[in-house]
Amino acid sequence: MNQMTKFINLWDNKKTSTVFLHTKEGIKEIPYKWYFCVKKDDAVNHRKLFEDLYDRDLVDFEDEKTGWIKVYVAYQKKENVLTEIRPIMTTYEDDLPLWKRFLVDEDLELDLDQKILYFDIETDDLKRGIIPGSERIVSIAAINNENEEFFYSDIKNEKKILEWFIDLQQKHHILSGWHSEGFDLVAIKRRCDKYELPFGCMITEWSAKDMGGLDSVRKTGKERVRPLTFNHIDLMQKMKELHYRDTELIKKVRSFGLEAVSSVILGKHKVDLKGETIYNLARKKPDLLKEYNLQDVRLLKELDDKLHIIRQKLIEHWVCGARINDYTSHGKIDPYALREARKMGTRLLSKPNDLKEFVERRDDDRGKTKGDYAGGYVFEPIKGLHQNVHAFDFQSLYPSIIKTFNVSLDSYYESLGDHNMNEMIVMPTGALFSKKTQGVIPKIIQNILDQRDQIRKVEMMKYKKDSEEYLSLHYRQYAFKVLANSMYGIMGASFSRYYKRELAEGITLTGQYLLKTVSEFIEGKGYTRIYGDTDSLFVTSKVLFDPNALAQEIDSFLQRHLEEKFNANKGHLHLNYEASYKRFILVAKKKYIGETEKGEIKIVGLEVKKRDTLPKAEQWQREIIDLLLHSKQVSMNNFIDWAKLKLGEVFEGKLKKEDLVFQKRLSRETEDYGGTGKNGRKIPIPRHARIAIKLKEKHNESIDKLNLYSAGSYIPFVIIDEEDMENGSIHADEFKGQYDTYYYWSACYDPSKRILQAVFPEYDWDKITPQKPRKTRARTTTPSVNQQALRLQQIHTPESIQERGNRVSSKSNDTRKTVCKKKFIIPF
DNA sequence: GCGTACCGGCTACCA
DNA sequence: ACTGGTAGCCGGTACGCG
Repeated sequence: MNQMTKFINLWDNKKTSTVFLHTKEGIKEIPYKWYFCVKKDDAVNHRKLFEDLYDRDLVDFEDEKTGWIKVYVAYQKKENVLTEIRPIMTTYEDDLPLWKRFLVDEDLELDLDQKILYFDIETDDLKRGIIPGSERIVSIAAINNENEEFFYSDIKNEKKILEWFIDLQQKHHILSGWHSEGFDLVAIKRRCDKYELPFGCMITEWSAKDMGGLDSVRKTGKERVRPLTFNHIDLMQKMKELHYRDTELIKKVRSFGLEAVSSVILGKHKVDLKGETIYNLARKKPDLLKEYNLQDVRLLKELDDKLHIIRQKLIEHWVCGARINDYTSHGKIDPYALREARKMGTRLLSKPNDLKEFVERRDDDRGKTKGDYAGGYVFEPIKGLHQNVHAFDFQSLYPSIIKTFNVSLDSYYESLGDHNMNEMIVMPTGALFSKKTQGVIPKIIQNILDQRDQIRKVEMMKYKKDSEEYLSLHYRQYAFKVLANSMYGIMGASFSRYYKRELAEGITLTGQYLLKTVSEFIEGKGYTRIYGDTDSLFVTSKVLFDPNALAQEIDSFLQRHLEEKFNANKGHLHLNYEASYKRFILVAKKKYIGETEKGEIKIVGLEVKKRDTLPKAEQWQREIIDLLLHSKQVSMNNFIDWAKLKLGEVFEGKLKKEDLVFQKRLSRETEDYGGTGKNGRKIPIPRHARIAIKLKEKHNESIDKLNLYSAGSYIPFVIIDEEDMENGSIHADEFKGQYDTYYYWSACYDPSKRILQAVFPEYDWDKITPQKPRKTRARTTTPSVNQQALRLQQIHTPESIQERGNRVSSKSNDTRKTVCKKKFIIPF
């Protein structure tokens, strides 16, 4: 076995064509020859072109003997050469920067044992708003993974602080801070620039959404740092990424500020400055500043010790063979796949160089357009309360489809040509893949899953569940799982070298086909499918049955079907029996509740799971769910009584401030709201943004308050008159006790109402809501009474209920159809 | 003049 | 720079009725 070189980091110098390799032995500068690849056949067919380039001293060649030619080019001249070759033949891996070429070709593995320095800076805070780098850094605190603490402060000589910090950084391998990518490092870099101190990073703009997190805050326009010669991990960023699905946690922390997170996770707090500014602290209370600054980094380290954020990240990058600083999904998969392909003796396509379309789409107003091709299929749910529901799901659906149908660019045939149908696997979309030669992507996925199985079934068995080794192995297998699942994603990403619409959509539509086919099979056996989404099916029956036996039956049907109908590879696609539910309530697509036989309650998609739900609405919804799941007899009249009781609560003014406060987040800076939409229409400004705009103007002079109204902050507000757009909603701090009863009634009741409507469709649950009195005198009198009478009359006839139901569903179907884009037609 | 249907933006979820 | 599908809220606008 070759001894792999353990690396800390690497980067390159394009001018000198050298790679800087940072290992425990230091930083070595290594000259490296850059190349791209072409197919040997293509090269032979255009011998003249290459001879010409060779004569002009631009290129050199190496025959890899595997059907590929390496074309060596001086890195600086690559564009000249490529513009001549690209129009004539397909080039492979021509987009790799030098360091990446090196990383993929040499035997390198990430060093897992790296010295970590948790750090935090404090800056003057005299001016309003926080613009990183605009004010003096007064102190920096740090702690390393061996618990050594460091602190340096100097209000007269900022340069000294920076020099001290750079020296400290060089004694460690990883810098880690809280929101340091968007703040601390930006500030340090700016201040270093001011004193012409070298700090190995550059400042760029956020180009995409702030991944994970309290979902996507677009940070376009804001700056961040791209570290180059040192490793950096933004703990906040990574924490968001790892926990963004944990709505319980997010609801608890509300914001990802260090104070909020450490108080929830550690039960510890930042030092309370009681309104004192850093400016004053630095000058008058240096001891308190030191304590404050150090406490932050202690919290950082404790958070990481508890959550293993950096450890998990190191393992993830080690598995991918990627640099620490390349943290995007694509940035991690790409080196892994390139390396695997090289080991298999093949090469991957270059990134599409015509990105015009993509760039246009990205720059098109605020976001990218979604829905370039069809995705998963969602069955129309049979709404209501069901008993004995069994859930089945496909095991890793998309990776399994890739293996089953051999989905890969190098095994894909645009047409049959002179091949025999027996040599082909046919997708339900009609796409053809080689039956004989396994493509690179399925091979890679197979390797990934084999390694994951090896870890889970062999390695992990050797250790106790609470041991360090076990945990590390767990992170390793998880990294493999994520890798396997991301392969489909990059095949659908138009900027990537793996992109092919036909393949990405082939995978999703095959998923649709399989889900529908299995559903039909189950229904053919007399069972009822009540719902299904992408890879899952929920099944019930009037008679008791053994779900395991059914799963077996389905599986053998599936294998036969795949082989006979598509000539596909057997044994990869399996439908698993997942769980059974005593009671199961289907409210809408992607919204359901189930109670398993063990008494575990699973709530999916409902308002109780959403962080923008009013606490009162959540409380009511929980009450309803509990009653529906646990009442011995579920009687409609009880729920009507329940609703009437709640009605009183709201209209008698019993709601308290905490029941009324909405928390909505500013998704962008206040100035950026409004404007004109695609169709030349004005984009309405949401209520919470209107409040923020107003208050921002009002508090123009107050420093600390302004930060409350910048992108990402939550605005707490109460609605006192829904119809008054200008003054109808107020900041929670200005709440005096008055609220819009009608508005809050529906805000609290509607989420529960929708469940009740699903379970008892025969009753008109809107009837409970009183008619809202009209504002002007003319409107309050006779017409409203007449209307209400008319309304009640209409509602009570069974036909009208039927009609309303139909209208609603047909309407939503219509919208769905218009929303749906062009699809491949599946021939079945 | 008023009420409603419809549409697009937006957020937050599910897979 | 991983994907699409969906509910539900909101405000603006077009349109049809009286």
